[in-house]
Amino acid sequence: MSQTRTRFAPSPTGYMHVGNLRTALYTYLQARHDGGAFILRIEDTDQGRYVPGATDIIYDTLRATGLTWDEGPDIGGPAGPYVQSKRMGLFKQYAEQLVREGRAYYCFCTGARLDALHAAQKAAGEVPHYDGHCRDLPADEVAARLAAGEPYVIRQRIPESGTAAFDDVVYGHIEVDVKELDDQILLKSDGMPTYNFANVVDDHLMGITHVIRGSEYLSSTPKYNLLYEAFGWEKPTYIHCPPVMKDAQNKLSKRNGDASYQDLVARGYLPQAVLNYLLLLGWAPEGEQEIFALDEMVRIWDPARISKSPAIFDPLKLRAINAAYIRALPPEDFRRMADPFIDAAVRRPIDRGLLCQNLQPRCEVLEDIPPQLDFLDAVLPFTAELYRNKKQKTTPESAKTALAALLPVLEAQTDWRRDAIFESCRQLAEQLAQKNGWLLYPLGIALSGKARTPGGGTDLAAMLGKAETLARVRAALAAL
RNA sequence: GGCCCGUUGGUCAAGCGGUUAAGACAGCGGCCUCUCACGCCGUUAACGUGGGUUCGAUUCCCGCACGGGUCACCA
Repeated sequence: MSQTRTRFAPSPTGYMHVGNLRTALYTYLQARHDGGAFILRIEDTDQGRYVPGATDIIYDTLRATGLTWDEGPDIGGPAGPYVQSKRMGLFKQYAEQLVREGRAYYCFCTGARLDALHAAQKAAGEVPHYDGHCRDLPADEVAARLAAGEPYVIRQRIPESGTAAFDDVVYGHIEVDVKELDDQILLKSDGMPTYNFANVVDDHLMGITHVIRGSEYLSSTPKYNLLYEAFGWEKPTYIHCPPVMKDAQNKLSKRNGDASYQDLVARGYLPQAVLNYLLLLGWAPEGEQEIFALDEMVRIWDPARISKSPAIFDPLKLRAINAAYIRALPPEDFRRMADPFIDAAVRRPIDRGLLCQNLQPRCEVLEDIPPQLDFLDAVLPFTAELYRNKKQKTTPESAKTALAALLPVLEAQTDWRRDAIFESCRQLAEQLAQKNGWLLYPLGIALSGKARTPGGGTDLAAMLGKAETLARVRAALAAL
């Protein structure tokens, strides 16, 4: 068996669909698991959809997620070029080779004839298909029409009878009657190959051993296989993946916010977390572990464990996995990633180290940060009822007592580090024979005006600084 | 519509003839605690349906239902 070679062949559409990224991941894992090569081929022949910078998005995404390629447009390789538009000249000869061998034929049918044919078939309740009009034209007629410069396409000659079969690692043995297959066009009238044809030829020329793609190609794979046979080329191992769904009946599409990798990252999902989630979407490891670094994924990869049924993309599970990654981040890394989100929400200079320490366990996605910080710059409206808390045994009245007792202690506090402030407060609570919460819950409310904050009362005090803390406590006292 | 594929809790899923049918997320309850979180503990919840085969079917076969895919000079 030759060395494994896999390829990821995205179209530069300007964004990376998470379903495509999952395919890239599986393709990468297959290559790395086997110690083979992972190839990047850009399929840019859809000229109408050319988007500037789109190729960079592909590069950036693969780099950010660590899916490094061994051959590709930017680094070259022995099977180049790796941009499909630069390979266009190479297909005609292969199509002609098939014609010489009787496995394909010239077809001069006009678009108008085909439209009428398909319309008639449809009207008759049949499936539209090519009727073989040019399938058996006499050789001299073909030669004459070609010489006359008549436009033509080249069609694949599907056998008259029998079955076409292939084996898929995920779906098993699949067999169809060749009567179900149409004499598909290989080479268009402009001399360019159709996607299906270009794919087969490119994959062969690039030595691709494992074709990993979405299950929407399951139906056309028998025709692919017939082409490999017609050429006498070694067939690849097929690994088809189920689609990623939005719900039970709709695929996850560009319209759904969660479909775009870039959007997820912009919102504060970590590339590795997204990748980890995608690994698990339609594939299951043997054990119970769910969090894997890329090198672990490579080690445990087994394409036979890809599931056959469509998988619904679950944003909540993604959040949970992202949360696990955020919690596992070294504090300095979290700080670096959180900074832009903090910048967006607060201008007041505060102790960011302390803030981040409090934020890290409180956000599942970085975009959770700004809403938690709205009280730092602005003073939220006073609400007496916030001071009522059954569990802490506090009421607006008790809070007033607590804050009044707290104020002189805070005024006298010189060491403004969180632990020092807390220690002073704890001692005060002890003197008053009250629970810490009775004393400090009101402090948190007074400093934030919110029932939920990233940190307790003394954390907020430390973050805000002494002057602001005293001012807010006095204001609360006056309002109560 | 023809053909192909699929169907285990709300979601991702393990299972590959005999199991108390895993685990994770979500939900719910609790513990911890200066709020909320984190963490920890516990808990609710599933084999689409009808026939077979078998001593025994979630597992094998057939039908049905439901869902997806595919039937272009698109990729």
